[in-house]
Amino acid sequence: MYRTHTCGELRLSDTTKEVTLAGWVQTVRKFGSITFVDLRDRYGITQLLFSENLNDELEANPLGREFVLQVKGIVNERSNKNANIPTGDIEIAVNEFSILNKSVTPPFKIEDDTDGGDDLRMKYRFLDLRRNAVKKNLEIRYSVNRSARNYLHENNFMDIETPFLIKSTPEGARDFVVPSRMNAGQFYALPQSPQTFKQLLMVSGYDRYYQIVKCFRDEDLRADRQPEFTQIDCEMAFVEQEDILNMFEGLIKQIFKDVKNIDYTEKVERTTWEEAMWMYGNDKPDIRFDMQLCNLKFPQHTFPSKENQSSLIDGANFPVFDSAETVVAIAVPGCSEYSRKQTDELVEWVKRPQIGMKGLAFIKCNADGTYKSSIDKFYTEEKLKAIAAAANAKAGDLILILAGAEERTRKAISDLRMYMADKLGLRKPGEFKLLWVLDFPLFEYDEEGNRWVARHHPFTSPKPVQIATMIDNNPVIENAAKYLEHPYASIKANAYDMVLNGNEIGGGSIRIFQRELQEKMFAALGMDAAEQQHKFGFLLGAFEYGAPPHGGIAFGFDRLCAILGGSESIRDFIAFPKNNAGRDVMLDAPGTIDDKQFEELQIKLDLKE
RNA sequence: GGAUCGGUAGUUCAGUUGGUUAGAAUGCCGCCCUGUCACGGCGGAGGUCGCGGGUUCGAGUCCCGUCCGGUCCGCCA
Repeated sequence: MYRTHTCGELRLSDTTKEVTLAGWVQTVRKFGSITFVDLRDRYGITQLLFSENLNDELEANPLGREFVLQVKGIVNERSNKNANIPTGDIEIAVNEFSILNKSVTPPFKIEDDTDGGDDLRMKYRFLDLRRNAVKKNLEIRYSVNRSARNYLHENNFMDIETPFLIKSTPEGARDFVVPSRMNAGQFYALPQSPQTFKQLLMVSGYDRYYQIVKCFRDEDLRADRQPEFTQIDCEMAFVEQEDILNMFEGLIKQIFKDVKNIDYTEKVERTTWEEAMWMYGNDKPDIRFDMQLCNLKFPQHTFPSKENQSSLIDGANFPVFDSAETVVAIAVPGCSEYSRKQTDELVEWVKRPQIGMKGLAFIKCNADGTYKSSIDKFYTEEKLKAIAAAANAKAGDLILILAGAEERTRKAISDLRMYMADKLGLRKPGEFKLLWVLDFPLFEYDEEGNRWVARHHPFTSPKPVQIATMIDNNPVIENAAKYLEHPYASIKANAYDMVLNGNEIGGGSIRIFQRELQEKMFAALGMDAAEQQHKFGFLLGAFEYGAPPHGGIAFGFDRLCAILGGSESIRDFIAFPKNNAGRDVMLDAPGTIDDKQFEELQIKLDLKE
């Protein structure tokens, strides 16, 4: 038997017991004739005491960091206790020891506060995983996994596996492809999601399906994006949007309870896509804090139901505002005392290429009721006061105003809002706030391809009243400039996103389940009958055999874990992640393959320049 | 595809307007130490300054190219 106990479980009540422990040597502290060793395993650290009688044996078999060590000894109460660790009241008086395996000196410290850089830790990820900090993250991941499975099981969902080797249907993201040896010249694709399979399962009558499943997308990476990632993928039959929202609010609330012990009892707020863009400039707003947008000027067709307030700023001969498509402001609480240096810094921030604005106007709403602004030359105190009122600014606030083209400006003010909130500590780490964003546009104009594409995916159903509009309109338009007037721009989807603290954690839709409508949807996206048949014939066919109404949702599992763990990067929550070039630096993958493998695949490599 | 920051000892970093033998901390090795737990003390070893080219009397430092890593934009139905 290698061990009777783990390194995390012995307490004062265990004193005088004879135990056998096995683990890794964390540190060796030699004190002349006695030696202390911290022995570590997954469960904790226990101090070992090697007394004088073992000195010769230690000299013959010296210990080093990360050696695998087995010891037999007696649990003793310590004379000097360590309150920092759970086993700090006891130590093991070692009688026998055995080095089960040696270790070379590790390239970085296996401690919470490691000296290893990211690159190095990824190269030696198997050592990095020994660290408590990384282990905690993987424990959170497992805990989220168990919580989700329990909840879905309790609610009659059935875990059904779907294939990884499927057919390439290059619609949205790029597919990863796998050559087929038995079908020379042909390729499988790895699934970007099990979307069509789960819909087929609905047709098959498995009315509540789930899977915690790997998905693959061959796109560029970010801190929160990996080429292979995990989704909690769910689908239900005989449901409408309301049923889905309720069921999966329940899922997230259960996860909050199980993983963070948070009782999320309040109602999950809901907003429409349009309202989110209007109030926050963002379809995944962080609503833990206010700082809502003041839309001084905007293109009417973007927000048909909203009233333009351009009279507040137009006509002052300030060319920047007069010529802008959109002028939008936020009132930053309590920042009216900002110095020239601080406001300059903000101006520089919005001018960075990632934000891309030409400049930033500000109005300081002084505590004494006066106003001081960067646009004093153009606007009277009276006007400034009116703008401040529109922006809901209080005395002591700093109003920041951006002007420019609608899309860019709205994104910039949203980024600025988040930046200021971070600065002011308004995005509190321990606070979690959910939001449903509803009524997304069904279509999106792809400027590059000069065509309409599905914003969510082509299986998303349109809002019922708008079906007719969609059917009757010509799917492809020639001139990109005209797209905003096109009827497609206003058609809404039966789709919903769940947003947590400004992150999209899940998204889904009520699907199309009639063949005719699905064909029209494909046609609207520019797919002719032959192409439809080739790419999605199996689905269209299935819809003819009694497809029930259905819908579903998929949660980004890695991202959810990261947010619950308080991290920006999902890599910390994946045991073996890839770097931002999609490489596994530990395996040094991807790599080349043998000539023999090429031969078997009947493929000749001929890389283009 | 683009922007930006970085690459110097095993590791994390410093290195001045270009100027003698490139430093610190930590880790590693040796000696001392009976209550440490970030142990302590003394001593020691350890460098292709990512790589290639250029400017210069002289390059870790300036210029060009390239490779690697981080972050972001585009992209991610």
